[in-house]
Amino acid sequence: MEISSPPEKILAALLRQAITAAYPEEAHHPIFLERPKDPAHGDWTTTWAFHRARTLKQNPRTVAESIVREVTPHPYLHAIEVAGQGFINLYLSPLAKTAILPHILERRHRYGAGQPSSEKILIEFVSANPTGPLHVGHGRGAAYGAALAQLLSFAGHTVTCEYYINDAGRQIDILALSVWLRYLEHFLSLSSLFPPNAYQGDYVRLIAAELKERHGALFVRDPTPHLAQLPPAPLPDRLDPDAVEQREARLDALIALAKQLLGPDHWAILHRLVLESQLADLRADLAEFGVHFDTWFSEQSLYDTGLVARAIEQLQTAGHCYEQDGALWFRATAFGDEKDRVLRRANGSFTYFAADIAYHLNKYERRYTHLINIWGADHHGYAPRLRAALTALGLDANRLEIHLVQFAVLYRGGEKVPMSTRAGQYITLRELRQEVGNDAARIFYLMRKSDQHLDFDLDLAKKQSADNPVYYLQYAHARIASLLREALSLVTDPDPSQALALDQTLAAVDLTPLHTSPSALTLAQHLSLFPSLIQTAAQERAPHHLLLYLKEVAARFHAWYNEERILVPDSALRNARLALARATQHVLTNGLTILGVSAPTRM
RNA sequence: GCGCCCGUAGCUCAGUGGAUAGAGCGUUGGCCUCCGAAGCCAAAGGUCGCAGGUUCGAUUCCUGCCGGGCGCGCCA
Repeated sequence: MEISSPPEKILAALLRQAITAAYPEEAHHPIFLERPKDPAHGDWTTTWAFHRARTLKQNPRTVAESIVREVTPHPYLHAIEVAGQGFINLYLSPLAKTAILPHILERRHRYGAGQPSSEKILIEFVSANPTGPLHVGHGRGAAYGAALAQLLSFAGHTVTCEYYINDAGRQIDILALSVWLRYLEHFLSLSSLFPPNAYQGDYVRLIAAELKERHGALFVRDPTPHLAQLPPAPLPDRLDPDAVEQREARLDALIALAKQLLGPDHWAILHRLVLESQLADLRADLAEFGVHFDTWFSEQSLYDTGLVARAIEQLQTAGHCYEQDGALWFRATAFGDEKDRVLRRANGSFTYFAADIAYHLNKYERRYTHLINIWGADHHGYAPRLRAALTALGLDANRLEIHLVQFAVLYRGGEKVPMSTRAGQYITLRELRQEVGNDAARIFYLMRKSDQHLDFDLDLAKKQSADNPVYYLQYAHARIASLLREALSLVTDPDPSQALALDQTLAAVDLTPLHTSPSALTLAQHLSLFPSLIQTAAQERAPHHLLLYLKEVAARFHAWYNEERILVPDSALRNARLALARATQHVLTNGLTILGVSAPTRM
């Protein structure tokens, strides 16, 4: 049977006919079928009678009864009834509930996939500064973005994943300086020079060591004679704004000194080496986590190609800018932002915001139908100004979706794990993956709505037991794999051709033996919801809906499995049950694959 | 101060303009001579933060209040 006519569509058509017969003037009023919470209220229900009762000047119950009287019999419709104040409850026949199984066994890894759509979507996510390892906050963005990309792609859209590399700003200069100073420590005595607001993490020392190994003393210059020119360092215990400002000024002066001592060429080499080292680490980390990007977009390239200057000119030409205190401002307030924003500082350099406008202008020029940005919650105040700038450029800001991913708070032993990006005191994504494994990390990140705070219980994620939701899903999959090995008398999993042959055989099996088993029918019916679930989850950008659905599928499978033995001697019964088990396995595999979680055949 | 997120079972959280509000953990009690017990079945546990409003119907939508979390740069 074709998926274009799932059982609920047939029910809707039957209702349509009945309504046309009972109330010809209502023939075109839409019918919505819902899944009742309580299975005692049917497989599908409609509240149509409530909505039209007033117009029809009849009470809902009467309306519902008039419709039900006109419904014609159909092999998919087991029963129809009026309930409560005017609900129309419909019950599917066992035939309707099992009809999906051959379809699943034919479609296999494509079951649930949507028709190809004309939507071209760009998803930008993670985009963390390449100035240090990814931490657990980035991990959530990575897990969410990757799952969303898979979901949208499976739903039928064309998806591109992009990472925006912030390689142009001061932060990379600070990292380069930090590495250089650690590198110098191998050659000179500079014990008190390393600034408190430079990058403190151990990875900085590692890059420095690597630099020494590959390039020897190439970058050694002694800054000691020049230190007197630098702004003084405030005492460490001073945390007032003046002291903070002084430290920043000193840091900038140190960067300038480094550039001066090394000369433009050597500074550029150092800068590039540091950046490449960090990027290589980011790529490796993400790849190990199963997160892949199609394009890596460099912020610096926006300057190199003159796009930043062009974008700002465009804004100026359109009359949305003004100069004040030597800086160039964008009149963001004219587009709903709470204050105007600087595009070019008094010192002549462009702000990050200016580059970001250029970047998004470029995204629009690449002609996507939807742009999805996944940002950390700390970027929250930033969305209005970006939208304002895009609108000012005459672009449709509605095509840009910004999803803010809230932070994850780690718990260990019931205690919050302290996180501070200062002084390199944070748990990295790599450490998390090593501690709990990729699958558990993925599932825990995706369990909650992305815009909601997440408590990540490290102890629970590591537990190999019932309370860990990771194993619940994987266990169902492995159980089925084990059944299939047993059924085929194999020691190993069936190879692809054996698996295909199995699916073809099972797709042709007579399913009537399942008709008398409520738990089998419930499971089969649940499997039939997968394609529409994919569409709504994709539309709502909500991979966690898929995760909840899969848990439901697993629960129904486990319940059925405990109730009925699958590998029974009666071959007709056994094959029908195997068809259901195998179809369940396909749904689990397809769903877990989208979420980036492995589907093990043994555990 | 302004903005965003949240308030549902002891805990962590789903959920929906509809009928008796769900899951996992925790508690209690059952189920393996038989396909994987990392599983299943059952019991107990609720003023859906409070107060108004819209609606035939509100835990869901709107407004106000109370409580919690986060963010607000000529940083990136």
